[in-house]
Amino acid sequence: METLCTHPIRYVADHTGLKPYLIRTWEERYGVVRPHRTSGNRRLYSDDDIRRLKLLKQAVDCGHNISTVAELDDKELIALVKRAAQDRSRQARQGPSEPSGSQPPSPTSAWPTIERALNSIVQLDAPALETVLSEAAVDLPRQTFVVDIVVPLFARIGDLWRTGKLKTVSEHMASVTVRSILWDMLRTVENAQDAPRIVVATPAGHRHEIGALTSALAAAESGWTPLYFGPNLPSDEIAYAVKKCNARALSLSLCHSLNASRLSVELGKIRRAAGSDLPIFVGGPGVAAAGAALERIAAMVCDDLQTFRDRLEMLT
Amino acid sequence: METLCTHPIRYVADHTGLKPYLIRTWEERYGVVRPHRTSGNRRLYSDDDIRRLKLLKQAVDCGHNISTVAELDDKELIALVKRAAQDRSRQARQGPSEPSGSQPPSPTSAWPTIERALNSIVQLDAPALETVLSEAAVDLPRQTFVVDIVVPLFARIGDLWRTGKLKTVSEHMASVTVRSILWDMLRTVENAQDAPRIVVATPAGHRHEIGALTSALAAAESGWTPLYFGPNLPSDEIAYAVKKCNARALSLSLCHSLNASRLSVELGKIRRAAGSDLPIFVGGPGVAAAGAALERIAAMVCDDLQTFRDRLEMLT
DNA sequence: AAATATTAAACACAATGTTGACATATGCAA
DNA sequence: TTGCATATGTCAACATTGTGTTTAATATTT
Repeated sequence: METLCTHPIRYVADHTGLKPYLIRTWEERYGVVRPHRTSGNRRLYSDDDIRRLKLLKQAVDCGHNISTVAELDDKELIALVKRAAQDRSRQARQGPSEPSGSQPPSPTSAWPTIERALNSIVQLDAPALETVLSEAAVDLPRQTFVVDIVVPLFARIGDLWRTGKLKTVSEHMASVTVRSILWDMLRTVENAQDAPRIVVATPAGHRHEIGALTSALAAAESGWTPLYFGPNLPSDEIAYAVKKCNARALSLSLCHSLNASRLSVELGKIRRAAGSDLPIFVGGPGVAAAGAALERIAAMVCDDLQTFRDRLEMLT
Repeated sequence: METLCTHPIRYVADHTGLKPYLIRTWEERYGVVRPHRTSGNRRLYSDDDIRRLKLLKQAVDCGHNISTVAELDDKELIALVKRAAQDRSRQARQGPSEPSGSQPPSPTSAWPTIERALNSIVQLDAPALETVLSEAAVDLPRQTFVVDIVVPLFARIGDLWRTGKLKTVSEHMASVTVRSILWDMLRTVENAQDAPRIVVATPAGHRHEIGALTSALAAAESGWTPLYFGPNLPSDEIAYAVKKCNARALSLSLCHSLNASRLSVELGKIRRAAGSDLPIFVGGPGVAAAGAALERIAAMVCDDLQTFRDRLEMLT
């Protein structure tokens, strides 16, 4: 699709998280982009320019010098950023990874953001929550936002809710708000027309969507086209969707460990209906309780989004 | 239906949210439209003109310059706006959109749109569904879109699903897609800071959100601030939310008629916890089966969105 | 007669461009 | 170590342009 449209610098700033003067300076000093000009000498950026600036910002955030990355083309930038993300997640994995799962999350700068978010959630202040999260979202690469903010935030929410320290409404409010943010991010990932498709859903009985949405986002960033069908979907329907959409993989998100026997039955049905070839990925806090059933259907259990992405990319 | 009818500038202003002088200025400076004139030199706009001005306003609200966007044709504008609808960090600079007033019936018949939507749903083609619906959404005032398209569409979906003619995945896919469209519309309604608040949710056991979202949208258009807490919320949590958020009303959406006795208990609890003063609105296909319980808690049953809006506006 | 439109000019203010300077960090050389 | 050059982010000052709004005089509609 050709991009006939052009965007003013303010728009670009909003979308990249770069300050307008920085965009100009980068252009002048390093020639990172060469925007058109209006008759009145105003810069007009294309979608490609925006993409490129986003990538450059990510690369710089990863610790690279702007002067050196400025010369790379988009493909090289993508590779660079991806490598950095993997390194970092590996590092995080080796770090204080408690098996209990929901310890105080990463020691990164994400902590204050999560605290502020949690506060808005307790106060049932959805606009505030949205503000906090979208501020964080501009500053961070998508993947980092999800891994460092969204995942730990919902781990905390789950903990607090289970111990009665958080009302159900609060959890609902958080889910509704965050799912719309994730959904928007999902739609802005551009992938090729012929990208392989992956069905994303949660099995019957599992009603929490956030995990499924994060995996859809991860899949999209790994070059797949996610087909998101939401929560609480019976096995035969999942299998039907896989076939009907001609999907090459399936991702299931298990957010709790209730009803292991029913889940086991459901999973079995899915495997039988989908055939033995279909790669089935499973993730979420509920996997622990479903161990045996998962082995039986040869599901690929992913403890975090990065391993999910790694395996997805290996499939292609 | 042929619409040769032409509209005076006042009408166009009411329907686009643009001030009359701005419409003239845009025409003079950027040639955005070229309306006919009466014998007395007054401008007469066509429906196409109105649609174009609406699109332009949307594009401008998204952060584009009117001068650059004025040159795009309608197709490009739609593409631009659809992409930009995903943007978070927008600060609205326009005044509030037009109040209800007397909306003339839509020039487009909804029927073909619904058929096309249904077709996409059966095919599990989410992008197609989104295209169909967002095309319809730019043509129609928000309220008309909801009343003439969304509501009948989901009535059809419900029928087809109950009779086994539609898969559950299809229904899921439609819900996920439409809820994101409605959510986007919801966040673009501008209302005053001090607008009275109304809590919107569905009671425990009711998991369909679309009805609740449409009522949230209706409330927003009637000058209220809806606080949306999603589906399947226990009675005490609903009551808590009402108090915590200092809401002046409550809207419940009942999408099916299962478990009437449990519902009755839930409703009773809500009324007791919320106090006898709180106006409770109830709507949706499930109201029929809940008759007695609704009377007992003095709920205001709304058969359609318009009566809901009327009663809401009477409250202020 | 009252309400509304039209035109043209002017106004006000925000957004953007350009230039030059400054601050800080980093690395290299003396 | 000190000192200097380089890389990079930031800001201030000022000119220009873009765009929403107002005003005033006139005309049309109801």
